[in-house]
Amino acid sequence: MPAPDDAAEQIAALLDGIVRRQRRASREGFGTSVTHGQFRVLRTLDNADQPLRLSELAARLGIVPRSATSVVDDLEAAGLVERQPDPNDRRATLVDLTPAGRQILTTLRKNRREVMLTQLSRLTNADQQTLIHLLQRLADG
Amino acid sequence: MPAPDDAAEQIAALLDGIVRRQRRASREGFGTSVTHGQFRVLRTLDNADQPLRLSELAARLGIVPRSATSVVDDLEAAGLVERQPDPNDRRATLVDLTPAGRQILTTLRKNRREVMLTQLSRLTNADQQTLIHLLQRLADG
DNA sequence: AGTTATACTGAGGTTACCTCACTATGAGTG
DNA sequence: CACTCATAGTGAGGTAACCTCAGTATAACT
Repeated sequence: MPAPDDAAEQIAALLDGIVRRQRRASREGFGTSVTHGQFRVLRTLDNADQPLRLSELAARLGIVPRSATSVVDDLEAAGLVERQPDPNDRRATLVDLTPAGRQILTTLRKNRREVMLTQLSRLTNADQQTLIHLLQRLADG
Repeated sequence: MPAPDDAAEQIAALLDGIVRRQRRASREGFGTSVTHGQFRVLRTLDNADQPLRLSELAARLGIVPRSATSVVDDLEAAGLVERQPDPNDRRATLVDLTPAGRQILTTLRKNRREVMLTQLSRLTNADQQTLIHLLQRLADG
């Protein structure tokens, strides 16, 4: 018979709270007006080191292609990414970072890091590594 | 000079991904049609062991009172919580679980636990405790 | 040549929040 | 006691980050 608030629920609640606070902090904390969803796209494109198809981008983000379309629309309007036709498949669109996108990403990463710093400073480097390790095992689902 | 994807960013991304997947899983996984936000209210009320003012409820959830109003509206319409006037302050409203609310919360907790189980089973009990400990330190901000 | 699958997008919906402005009530002050 | 000021909740309206469903264009297979 499980307690009303057992390990699973505790972990879930903690994760939830931390993520909630982080989002709020990085929204208020500094405003390049790039949203969290947009940041995720920029980061994914940067990590890919090459233009990605919209559908591939969506897959990496864990969202449906239609949702990626909208985020890319906004980023393109802001001049942070570019759409190009895929030369190998005329149905497909390749999405790539613009120099402006790359630049803003650097700023965003710095801000994000600063936002986390207060929280993270409570943990030693070793603890941070442990946490990463544990979270990775959780995430590998 | 920090790496493009250092500890802070790694942790942020991991947390984000885990929470995202959990939400999706518990949305699709089983449908009592109670949303995540509603679940948070039910859980908070249950943990309080007494009726809470709407503003107090909002404070515990980390949202503004106006947002709590809406969630409570929906829960009340579903018969899972009840509003009662505060006898000590005619401005205030007390929110309490109904028996139906209490019952559904039990089900929800079970589902949620099951959703987490696959992920969580990758960690030993000791690891789970470590994780809780680390997350708590992160959360105490 | 015809069916079937894939890539993207228009239209429209949901959840979980937010702010701003308003009403009702309580609390403190001269 | 009348006045000001703070607090409790809510109506109206908005945003971000998703979703589904249907449609068009292109590719791939038979």
